[in-house]
Amino acid sequence: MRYSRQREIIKEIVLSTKTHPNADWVFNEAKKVLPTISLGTVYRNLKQLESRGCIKTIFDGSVARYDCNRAPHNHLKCRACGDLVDIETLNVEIPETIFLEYDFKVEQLDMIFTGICNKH
Amino acid sequence: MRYSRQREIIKEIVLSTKTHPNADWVFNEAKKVLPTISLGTVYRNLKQLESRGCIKTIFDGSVARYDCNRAPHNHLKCRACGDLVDIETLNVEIPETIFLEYDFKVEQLDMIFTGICNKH
DNA sequence: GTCTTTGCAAATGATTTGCACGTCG
DNA sequence: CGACGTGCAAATCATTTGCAAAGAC
Repeated sequence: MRYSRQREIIKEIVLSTKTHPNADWVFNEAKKVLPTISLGTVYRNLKQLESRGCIKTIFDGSVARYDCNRAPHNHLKCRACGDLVDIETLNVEIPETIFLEYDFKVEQLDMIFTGICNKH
Repeated sequence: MRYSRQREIIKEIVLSTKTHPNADWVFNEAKKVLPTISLGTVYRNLKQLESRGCIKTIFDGSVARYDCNRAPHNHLKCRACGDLVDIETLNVEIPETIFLEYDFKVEQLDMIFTGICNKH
């Protein structure tokens, strides 16, 4: 993967916020630095950064949001304002029987707590 | 809410499968019974059935899928074939401190185990 | 008869892609 | 130079919506 100024800027933007922004927000931030950048470039680079493991994609309803937190963690989601906040990974007691029963090899567990945050 | 044959058929289709189909699959099934039904009607009715609590929407990536299982439950998702399977709700030990710290009122917890199912 | 629901087609919103040109190594 | 990356605009995909006609009660 070759160097590009666009990609560096996009990466810095995502790494600098904990708000799990969507592509459009990243695009608008990037334009402040590089006014001619295009939305297509933002999407292309977000996808590349994800495939390199620099960032993670979270689907929030039907919109993709990007997460710079590479440590395993879970999320709180406020249904009033849509804010998404990271929380530490919780310990889940998984009965062996479940995965024996389904013969399923678990690779990842995503947990999302939906509710109301302290601003409401 | 007034009776409509379209809605009855859509409801039966979703209630008759555990595969968590998307709108397009429901549309194609419905056409077998009612060849002139339109996709817009399918979307409208799925939304109404959800708001009445008959079915639930699950977002799978950015695509909506519909779930007829109204009991609380979690999901296994195979990343190879995309299949989504219901599992019983697991008991999660949630340290009080987390929600005190964030002052967050939890209403719902969604868990999804991603991995590889026994067909792969 | 009134109000809801439908089929159709056009509109929307998010994301992807083809292409000619620019840039990195 | 040659491959990769960019900006732009058009394409795509899932979903929603406006509208006139059909159906429920």
